[in-house]
Amino acid sequence: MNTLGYAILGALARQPCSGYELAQYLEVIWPAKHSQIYPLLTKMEQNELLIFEYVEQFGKPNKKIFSITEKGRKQLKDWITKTPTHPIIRDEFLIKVYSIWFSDKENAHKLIKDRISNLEQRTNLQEEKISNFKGEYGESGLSANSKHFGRYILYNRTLRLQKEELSWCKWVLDLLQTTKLNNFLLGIISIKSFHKLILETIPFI
Amino acid sequence: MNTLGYAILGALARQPCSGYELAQYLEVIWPAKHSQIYPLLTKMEQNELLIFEYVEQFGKPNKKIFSITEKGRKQLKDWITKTPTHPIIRDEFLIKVYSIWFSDKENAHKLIKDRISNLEQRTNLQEEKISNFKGEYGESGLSANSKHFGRYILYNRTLRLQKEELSWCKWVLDLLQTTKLNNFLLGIISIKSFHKLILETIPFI
DNA sequence: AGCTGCATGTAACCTGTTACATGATTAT
DNA sequence: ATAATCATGTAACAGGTTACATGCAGCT
Repeated sequence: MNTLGYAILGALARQPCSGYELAQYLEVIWPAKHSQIYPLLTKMEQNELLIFEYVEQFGKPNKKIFSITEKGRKQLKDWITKTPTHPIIRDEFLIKVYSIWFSDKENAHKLIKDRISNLEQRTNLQEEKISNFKGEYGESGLSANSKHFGRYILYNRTLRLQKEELSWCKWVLDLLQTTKLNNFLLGIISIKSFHKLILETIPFI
Repeated sequence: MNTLGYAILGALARQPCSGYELAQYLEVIWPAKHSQIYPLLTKMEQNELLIFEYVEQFGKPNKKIFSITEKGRKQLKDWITKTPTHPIIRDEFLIKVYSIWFSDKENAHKLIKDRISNLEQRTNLQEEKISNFKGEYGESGLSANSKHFGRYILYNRTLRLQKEELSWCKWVLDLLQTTKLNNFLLGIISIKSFHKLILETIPFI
């Protein structure tokens, strides 16, 4: 079975839920579209790692509630003890940063500034999530015995990494600014762009 | 064209190189196997984004040195200004952390400790890379005008994020430890595991 | 004698995304 | 009116990995 399958087992070990709900829960740990989840659920059910109950609803589409079986639980437990494979990160932003010299100063500036506002938004959301979590589960959720402990520490991990990247972005912005000033002092920048530069670097005049 | 194509353009804009070298350079920004790179290079060459020169070698296999064309440069420049898509992270470790409650304490401990030693190794490598970089390019490489600026700031980004995750891991380890002690104080843990616990938590006795 | 690095390429396969398909309810 | 939420599923396609294939040089 593939990694997505184990992510599904991990979520269902916590509590039974529908494929639709799974798609939402998995977003944090292993994002997947419903078109990938539904067929896999069927396959895992055939392999007796899961069972499902058909639930009829009124005013909403009917649904299947999946639960993990003993066999599934065993397979998950075995998998958890194995050392994880290396993480894979695919982030277009990194390619653009890598090529930052190739672009002009304004674009470089914009690239970083956009990332900053994006990160600020996401850190706010993440902080909200954490305070909601604390409100819902209180002290008991923060203990390593809790079912929710894993989720809690992952939220914190995400927040920390986002904040660190934010701080890095600001460092980069500073470097871009410094280079501009150096260029000016070294006289590399022509008199023509003098006014523009002054306006950019000393906006309070 | 797909994102890998732009990563290739970004690398070739810096300097011409072979597919083999590309595979190594790209590891930092967009990892890809050679089996994915070679066919794409052929396709991009047909689309006139690249040209190549056949270089015969002695004692080594012959190679193709690819360079970016004016058309390729233009396409890259256009792409850079567009806002990047959301990053995708796939890390089995996160699934295992999410399921940490499901595993026993020893496994939980091991999961985090292994990550710590892994991160420590990688931060050392990263620091080495950065000092090598500084040795090679000096102050000029650290300026935003430099071709190598992008790579330099990315190295720093990776290092910062690794260090932050390391610090998070230690925080988690602490939480796991605290819970163990709490359990002990609350008398949840049986007398049977008393010796084992003492030996684990107070190793200096 | 066997492994690693250099260097390119193809084929089969698995993983993941986009688009198509349906349909009631509720909020804007 | 129109969009979003709930809910499941399939088909076609794009992206990415593993394995197969070749071959010399240098190191252990």
